Amino acid sequence: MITFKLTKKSKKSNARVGILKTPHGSIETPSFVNVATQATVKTLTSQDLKSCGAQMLISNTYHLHIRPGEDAVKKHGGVHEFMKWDGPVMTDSGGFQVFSLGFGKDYGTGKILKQKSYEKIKQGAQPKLVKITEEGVEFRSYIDGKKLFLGPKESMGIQEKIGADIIFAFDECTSPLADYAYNKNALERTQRWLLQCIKAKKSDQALYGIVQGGKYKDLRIASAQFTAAQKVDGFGIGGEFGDSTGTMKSMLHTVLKELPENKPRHLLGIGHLKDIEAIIKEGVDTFDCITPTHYARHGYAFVQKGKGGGKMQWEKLDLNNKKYLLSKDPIDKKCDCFTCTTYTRGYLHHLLRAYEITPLRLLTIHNVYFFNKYVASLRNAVKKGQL
RNA sequence: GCACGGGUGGCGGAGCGGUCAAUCGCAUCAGACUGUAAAUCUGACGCCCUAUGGGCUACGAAGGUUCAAAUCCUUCCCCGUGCA
Repeated sequence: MITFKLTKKSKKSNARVGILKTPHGSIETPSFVNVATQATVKTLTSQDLKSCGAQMLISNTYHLHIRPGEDAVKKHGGVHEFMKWDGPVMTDSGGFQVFSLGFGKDYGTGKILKQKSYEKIKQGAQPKLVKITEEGVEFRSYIDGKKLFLGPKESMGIQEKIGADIIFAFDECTSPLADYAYNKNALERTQRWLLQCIKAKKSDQALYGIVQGGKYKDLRIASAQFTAAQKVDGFGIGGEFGDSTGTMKSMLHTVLKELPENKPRHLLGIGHLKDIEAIIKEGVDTFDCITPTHYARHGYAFVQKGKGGGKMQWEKLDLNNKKYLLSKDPIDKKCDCFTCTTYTRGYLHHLLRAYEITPLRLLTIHNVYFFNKYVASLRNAVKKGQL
């Protein structure tokens, strides 16, 4: 089980600082949660994660279910022992894969839609490779094409065996192309699934219910109120919130207002640098995002811009670019991560262009360090009453 | 010196009379990426313009054949291999 204690509430915003205590240690919130889908933050060891300031990880039910299987993870002593990470771990329920391997794949969109689209997904529509029913969702494994079924009971059973400290209820993350009727229908089903998750859960893991409702305010409020009324230990906020920091902020405001203050809130899969300050100011305690790791493997490094003081400015460096070849600077002069204190931009550029695998790890180390440090600095700002 | 083989855009390398500014790799540049299907995907890539179109210059060089040549012929210049 977990306990959550608020230690500071901002007077300037809805930001809050707290201690989230889990069977695998406590973390300070707000905190970035590092994405370890397949029981690893890609390219990093658990030891690396410690030195990159990671506090908590989030792993994935769907992916660990298809490989290696939850029974294997359990036989290894659970996810912590399996990956030799003794800190807190969450597992996502597989609800995101309902979208990413379903309509997300069919329409080639992420969960946040960048441009206007006139395509709409109507109530009753089904993705090509995923079948959504009242009982749950039938997938086809992308590994061997085998059918696999994930519903609330299955997700709970799998997450129990994986053994994370915090587990998420099985939900449907809807597509940004889904219309109101689709979202309403999906949300109601997600609510029924939550009740079944609560009923099915046998372990003493903490269970977070997930707020959905897409970009529709009334659905979001209904979802938040419903979820808040259940016996859950915390809240996930999933799906899309519109396509800009502004709309995201206002939707978060709407949702978080409805949630009890004393339970932790996790924002699922959001965390571009431009959004982080805003979501913390709205009162999000934890959030996860693939941005630092994913961009690192594409050769991008996030760096501090300007002299500091006041709001942190940042930019994204594309180290694939030939202009870095002769640079003897570190990625970020102000950064004291292993990569920045050891290697030059020129060397990293060379390794990337040579398609070596080492730079992917070195950039991941930097980006993960950078994100964790940035969030820590915002946390400190809240503590000091500056945010 | 003779005999073959070859010289194509930044590089490698297709094309071998029209649909070729020229397949495809690589390199370069740009864009995308938010609970990871992702060490990935998309686009541009001779020059110029009033740019889902138009003009110009191009396939070692110079001539020629043809309505039409990177593609055929002649000469020359380079490169590789073999024989002297």
